[in-house]
Amino acid sequence: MTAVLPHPERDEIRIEAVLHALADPVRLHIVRELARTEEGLSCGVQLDLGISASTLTHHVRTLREAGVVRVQPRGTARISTLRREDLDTLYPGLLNGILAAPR
Amino acid sequence: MTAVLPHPERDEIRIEAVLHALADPVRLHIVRELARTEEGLSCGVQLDLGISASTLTHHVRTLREAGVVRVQPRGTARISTLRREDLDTLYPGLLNGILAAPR
DNA sequence: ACCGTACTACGAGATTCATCGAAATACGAT
DNA sequence: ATCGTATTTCGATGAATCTCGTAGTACGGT
Repeated sequence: MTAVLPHPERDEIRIEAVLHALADPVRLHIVRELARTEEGLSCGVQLDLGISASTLTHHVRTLREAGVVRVQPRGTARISTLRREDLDTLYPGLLNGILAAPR
Repeated sequence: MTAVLPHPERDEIRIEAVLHALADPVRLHIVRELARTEEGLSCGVQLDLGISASTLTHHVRTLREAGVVRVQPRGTARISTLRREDLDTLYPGLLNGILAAPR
C-alpha cells in the first residue's frame, strides 16, 4: 500500500499547513466532497470545479502535501481520500467543525 | 456592548475567512494566547511577537474582520478576546481541534 | 502500435498578502 | 497644554500563490 506520491506521515503534519490548505475555496470544496464518500474520488473526473486541469493538480498537491488527503493512482486516474483518521487524531473536532459550517 | 470597530455578526462569519485568518503563523499564535485567557489581551502590550506595530494591527484586523476575535478599546489599548461562543456554535470542535494541535 | 483520457511539469501573468517605516490619531497622565 | 504610550493608516516592497496554457508522461483500450 505504499504511496507513489509523497505524503507526510501523521507526525509530520503541521496545523499551519492544514489550515492553509483548507483556507482556499476550491480546496475546501474538494474536501467537502471527499467527506461525502468513503472510497475517495478522482477529482478531475468526478468533480466539476470550473478550473483547469493544471490548477486542479496544484490544489490536490497542496492538500496532499499538507496531509489532508491521500492520493492513490488507479489506472490513469488519481483517487483522493480524506485522511480522516489522521486529522481526527491530531486535531479532534477540527474536520467536523469545518464540515458543520453552514453552506 | 456595541463595538466601536466593525465586527461581523455571527451569521456573517464565513468559514473561509476564519480558516484564512487562522492559517497564518502569527495569527495562530495570537489565537493560542487568547485561548489561555478569559479577559482578553492587549496584543501589542502583552505579547512579544517580534513584528512591528503596524504588522500587528494588520493581523488583529484580519482576525477581527473574519470574526475570530472581538476587539474592544480600553484606554489607548485594544483588548482582543476570542469569539469562542460564536465559533463553537458555528463550527463545533474546530477551535478545540486547532488548540489541541501538538506544538 | 496507436489513440484517447487523466494527470503532471513548467513557465508566466496577475493578484493577494505579510511586512515595514513614517506619519497621524487617541487617550491617559502630569 | 504637553508628553508618552498604544494603535492605526498609508504607501511601498517583496514573497507567495492562484490561475492558466502548453507540452509532456502514464496508462488502458482498440
